Formats: sequence, C-alpha cells, structure tokens
Amino acid sequence: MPSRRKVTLNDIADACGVSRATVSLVLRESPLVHPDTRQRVKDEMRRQGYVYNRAAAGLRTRTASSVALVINDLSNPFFAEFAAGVDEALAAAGYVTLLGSSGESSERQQAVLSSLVEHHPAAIILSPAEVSDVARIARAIGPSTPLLVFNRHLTGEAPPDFSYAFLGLDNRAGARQATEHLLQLGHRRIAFFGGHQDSSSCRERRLGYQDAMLAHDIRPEPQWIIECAPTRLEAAAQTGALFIRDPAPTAAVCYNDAVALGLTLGLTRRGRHPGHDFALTGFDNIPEAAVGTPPLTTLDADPRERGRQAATLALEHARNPSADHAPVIAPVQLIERASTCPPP
Amino acid sequence: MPSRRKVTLNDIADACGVSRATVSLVLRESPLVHPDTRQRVKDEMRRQGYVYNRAAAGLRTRTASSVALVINDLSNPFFAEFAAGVDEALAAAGYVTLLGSSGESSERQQAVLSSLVEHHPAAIILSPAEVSDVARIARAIGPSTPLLVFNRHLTGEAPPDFSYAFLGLDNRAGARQATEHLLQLGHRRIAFFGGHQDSSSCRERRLGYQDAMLAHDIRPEPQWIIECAPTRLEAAAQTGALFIRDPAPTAAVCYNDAVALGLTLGLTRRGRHPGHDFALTGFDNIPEAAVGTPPLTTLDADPRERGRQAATLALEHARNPSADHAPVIAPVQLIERASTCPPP
DNA sequence: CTGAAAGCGCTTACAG
DNA sequence: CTGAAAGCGCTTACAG
Repeated sequence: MPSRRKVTLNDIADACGVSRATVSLVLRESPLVHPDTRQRVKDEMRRQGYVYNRAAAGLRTRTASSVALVINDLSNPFFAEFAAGVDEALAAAGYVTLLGSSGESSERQQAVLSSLVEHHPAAIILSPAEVSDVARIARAIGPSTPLLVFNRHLTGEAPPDFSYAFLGLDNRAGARQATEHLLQLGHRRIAFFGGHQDSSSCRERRLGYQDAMLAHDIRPEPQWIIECAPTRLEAAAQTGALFIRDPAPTAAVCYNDAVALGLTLGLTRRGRHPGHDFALTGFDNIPEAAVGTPPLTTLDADPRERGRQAATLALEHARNPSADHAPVIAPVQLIERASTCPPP
Repeated sequence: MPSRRKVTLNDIADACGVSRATVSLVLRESPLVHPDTRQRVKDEMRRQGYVYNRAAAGLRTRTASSVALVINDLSNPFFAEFAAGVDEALAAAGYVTLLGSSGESSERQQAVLSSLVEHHPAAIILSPAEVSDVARIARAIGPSTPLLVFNRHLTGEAPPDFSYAFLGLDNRAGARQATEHLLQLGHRRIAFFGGHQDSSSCRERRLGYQDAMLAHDIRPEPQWIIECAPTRLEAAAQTGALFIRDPAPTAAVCYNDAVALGLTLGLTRRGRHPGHDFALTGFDNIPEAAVGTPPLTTLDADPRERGRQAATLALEHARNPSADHAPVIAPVQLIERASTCPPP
C-alpha cells in the first residue's frame, strides 16, 4: 500500500537533525550550506520521496508560477495548435498552464475566468468567445491580473482602470494577398464569400479584399459580397448566391478554410469543378486544406508560433504591467495549391 | 493606472471593523454570521475588488483544487477533443486543469510530470508518449499522487509501491467489427495495414482482425499483415506491399485513419479507385475521414466523452486511492461510409 | 555555515 | 454571532 501522506520540509529537517531553513537553502542550491550537509539532506529527500510544494512557496514569496489560458474552441485545430505553442513556451519559462475552455459560450467564459483568477496566475491569455464584452470580462478578472487577448477584439467599452494587450493576425494583408494572387491569374470578377459582418476578423479580411480590387481599378459589385455563418454546411448551402446574376464571378476569396471547403462541396454538387473552372482561396491552413480535392490555396498563420508569441507577450505584460502595450499583429503567409486556377 | 496590489481578507476585515475569521465565514456562506454583517462584508469585497486566493485556502485545508492533464499530442484532434472533455468535466466538478504536453517525447514527459506534481494536483491524467516506462514515470510523480493512464499501456515493470488506473479503447472489438463488416460485404482476402508491432493498441487491433477472420474460417496469410509507421506518408509509401503476390487482397483494415488516408492516396496513385475496386476502413474518426474521397468507414471512440470519463475516474481514484481500480475499456462504434464497397 | 522567528493568505476549532 | 490563536508548507532577513 503506497504511503499517501505528503512529506514536507519539516520531515526532512527532523530526519537530518537540521532546521528547515537549512533544507530550504539546499532546495534552492544555496552555496551557503556545507557540502556534507547538502548531501545528507538530498539523500534524505530522495529516500522519503519529497516533492516540493510550489503553491506554498509562491504564497510566501508572493510569486505566481502559473499562467491561465482560456480557449474558445479546443476542437478547432487552429486553437489546439495555439494552445500547444502557449504551453510549450510557458513550460520553457518555468510556468505551468492553467487551462480553461469556453466552447464559444460567453457564460462559460465568465465562469472559467472567475475560477482561474482565484489561482492568481501571473497573467491570463484569452482567445475570446465570439461575443465577449470587455466590461463583463473586466468584472470577472479584476484589475490586477494582466490580460493578453488573442485573435479577436473584445466588444464594448473598457472600464477606466482596465486595459489589455492584444495579439492578432494580419487579416487585412492576408486577404489582400489572396485576392492579389487571383488577380494575377487573370480573374476580374472575384467574390468575397462567407463570414459575418459583426466579426472583426471578417471586416478586416473584406478590407484587404477591397484594397486589392481597388488597386486594380475594380469596384466589387454588391452581389459579390456574400455573407454566411463560417461553417462548412452554411457555405455549401449559400453556393447558389454566387450565380444569381450574369456574368457570375469566376473566383472567390473565402472567409476561412471551413467556408472554402463548404463552397467546394457546393460547387461540385452543381457540376462545377473547383480548381478547373472556378478558383477559390481559404484562410487558416487547417490540416484538411492540404488533402481536399482540390487542395486548397490558403493563408497560414502558424498557430503554434502564435502561441509561443502569446506566452512571451503575456509574461512581458506580467513583468511590466504599467507599460502601455501596443497591439501586435502577426504576419500571415500565402500557401499556393491547386484550388487557384486561371479563369476558364 | 490600475492598482496592482492584491487585496486580501485582512483588508476587508479592517475596512469593516471585523476579524478576518468573520470575513472567511462570509466567504463560505456560513449561516453563523449576522445578515447585516454579511452584507457589509460583501459590499466591501465588491468595492475593493477582492479575489479569493484558492492556493492559500488549499494550503490551510490540505485540499487540492487542480488536476494535471498531460497530453502526448495536442495537435492531433483526437487528443484535443479528449482534453476538451477532461477540462469540461473537471470544471464542472470545481477543479482547474493543469495542462502539460509531451509532444510524444518521453524526456519532455518526464520534465512536465516533475513540474506538474509540484503543484500537488488531486490526480494526474496521462495520455502517454509512445514509449513510456512505468518506472521512470513513477520516479517523476512519486507514490502519493493518483495516476490515470489513458489509451496506451505503460511499458516495463511497475515498482512495488506504485499503481495506476487505466482507461482504454476496445481496440480488439473495434477491429473485429471493421473486419466483420468487410466480410459481410463479401471480401475474403483482407489485409491488416499499418501500425507497429510494439504498440499495444496495434497488437490489440490485429487480434480483433484475426478473431473475425478465424470466425469465418479464414487464416490470414502472412503477407496480408503489413507493418508501417502510423502516418499518412509512410502508409502511402507502403501501398505496393499489398500487391506483391497474386491473388492480392481486395480490402484492408487499416490501423488508423491517418494510415487509411495515406493508403487511399497510394491506391489512387496506382490507378485504383478506393471505394469502387478496393475497400478499406480506418480507426479514430478524425474530421478528415468524413470529407475525404471517398469518405472513410471508420471507428469512432467519442474522444470528448472519453475525456469526461477520464476526469470522473481520476477524481474517484483521488477520493479513494487505496481501492484497486480495474482497467476500464470504452466501446467503439463503427461508422459506415463510402470507402467500404463489395469486392469487384 | 546554521537556527529561531516572522509571515504569505487563508481556515477552524475553541471561547465568550 | 464574533474574535484570538494556531497552523498549512514554505522563505528570508537576522543573529550567532
């Protein structure tokens, strides 16, 4: 039967006939303690199976050893990769990751934040649920825990004593690159397909699309901008909207990969051949993008690297909470694949 | 400028002119304290933005408020879903999740476990890296933290004072179902494709394949058992091994979905038409399985539900560490899709 | 080189 | 109904 009683510094000190101050010094590799004593103490620790209590130490030194990470959707590979990157960088810096997931529910997000903040993390990294009001979030976490927001902007007005750092993707430049690529291939009637008006990333991507079009002296027609929920099924269902007026677009910049895959399906059902008689691009570079038919031209944001970056920024913010941290916008890279062809 | 100093029970007690014992009682909703006092205290907490320090409370009461979760590969959607399920159930039970990821490296796994155990979690849930020696793991976490292992068995001999609970998938029954399905369709020459001999899940799946074959009085030929690393690329490269001898198999039970998708690619490259002139099955039901060409018949293990189950088992184990917990084997469900056709 | 003492933020009998 | 006291496991000046 394994002994379940936890062994403490006191147990080691008693067994060695020294004070627990000495044991503590051994723990932190202090040069003050005599080599013989050190060895005796270390042996005893091994023998009794001592394990350090970081929470108790943190209480005494008033230092945090954790960082909280709240993710809107872990089953989305983009955010899973992001989480892996955060965890990797935090571990390397000696912090442990407190995980929470909101499942895109702002109620759950409130509950999760309130619970995590009670563990007094050095900082909170939040990839927010779709609608995330900054005032509610401020109420949940209070003014004294540094916050880094990833990917989506919070909505509403921030209370006076509340501020946060931000890491986002260069949505505008990404969509501009994708549109530019289609223009280079010879397309002129290019749609912007999918996403919701009220999502900040969607607005930014549309701006990038417009930038590229206007740079080529093309004014996008209103019927080329097609709104739909950013899911595969909704996109497939909305495919028809591309073809209600002649001449129809010959290409589409899609809000993201899920939408692009749904559009691929919708086009195929109508007897079209995406990558041969219609060109389209995605955004995110999810794993399915590479193996679809056709493989999807898309924009890669390197989510794992974004995770490492978020961890670094959050820790900086924790060290220097009074500095005014400007938003950081990470670049995004075009991956050319077979879904982008010249116009028929 | 936000006030960064943390407010404590003492601050509230002083401001209200009561002792901190009283404030503590208010916190835990004790009926002992007078309603007026309670209200005064609560108002003051709101005013000062008090946030509870769970670590300090846990230290005093010797109770853990966290459970550690160590994942071998977060970028695999199967494990990401599992992690989401674990987190969901732990949060519901009032625990916070300490996340660690090993990236399939047993070195990183050791480091991560050693770090997490210092936070004295109520239990550890480990989805182990491919090679995970039980003796090393025992050394990292010591005998007093309950351990639940998910999905893969640990290798080697457990030290005398060390034991762990186990949650796995019914690999054998799953592979048997897949093989049975192919047999029903009329196949007789069925290969078992991919996976490594030394992986416990691969051995179990092969046994299920053999069960079904023998139940139909078919002795699998040695050249029908094809070993390869469980990745898409390796599987594609090994496709030729199916056809070195006549008559070649007309169907394959693949070790998992990644292997099945690789084999699909390999077959297509050779001019075959999987789902028309060759039948194959996967295992895991990853998102790509549903959208491939053809969509893949596979086995679903409901990883999110497995995560919830793991959390429940781990907490039971924590409450009653001396009980001898028998391994729990979760069922797996066949999803029929277009990749399984009758023999040509 | 080592020990006695105080304290991190909380809880819990025990008095009153 | 409320307060004084002790203690969870650790660290850190301060003496010696």
